[in-house]
Amino acid sequence: MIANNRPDPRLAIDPAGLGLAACARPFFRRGTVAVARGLVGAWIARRWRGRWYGGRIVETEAYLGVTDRAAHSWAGRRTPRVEPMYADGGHLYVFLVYGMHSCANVVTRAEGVPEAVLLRAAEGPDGAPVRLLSGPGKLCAGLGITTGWSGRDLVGGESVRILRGRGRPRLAVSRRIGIDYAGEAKEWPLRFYDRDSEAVSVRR
DNA sequence: CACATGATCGCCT
DNA sequence: GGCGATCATGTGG
Repeated sequence: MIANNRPDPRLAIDPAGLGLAACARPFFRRGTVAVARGLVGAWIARRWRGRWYGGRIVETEAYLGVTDRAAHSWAGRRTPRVEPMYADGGHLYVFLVYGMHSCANVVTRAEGVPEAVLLRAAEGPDGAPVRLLSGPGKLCAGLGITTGWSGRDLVGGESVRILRGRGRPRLAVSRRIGIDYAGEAKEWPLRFYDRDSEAVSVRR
């Protein structure tokens, strides 16, 4: 099996040097749409062998739990895979799609409320190819995040964190990508992205 | 540029 | 047994 846990070296960052503070629990316990909007412009950072690697998030999607046909927790589904979605806000939910790509989500709201925000794209630091992380599978591959990371705490841990960005990006809103099976929910405007970023995964 | 396809496997029916 | 919160590559216009 391919357990590529190694981040791309071009994504090395220094969180202290960037002056970015980690998001705390209350940030993630808010409404899922608010978190999805707030994560655009924030950074995801993960540590590997004592160094930090990360990117600035430029595209997210909200998944609204039991009433959202596109969500894995739709209708209260609760399997071992989805279990981390039921955790307290501020945990990671990572799943495998199409048998080969990992997708990372930030769990929102209180424990027992299975909602989350999919991280669809990010920009690496200066020196990294602009589109290295432009897509949910590429984001995980670039940072070396696999399904083994599902359930990890994003708050106060030593391996993954979300860092507050500086400044507010200009946001654009659209329907979510790749969920045409979701009935009415496929029309919901739950995708948020930085309209000035070249790293957004799907352009119109 | 716009599709079309294959890869590959966990989860649901 | 079918299909997916994807991606890279290939074909054709």
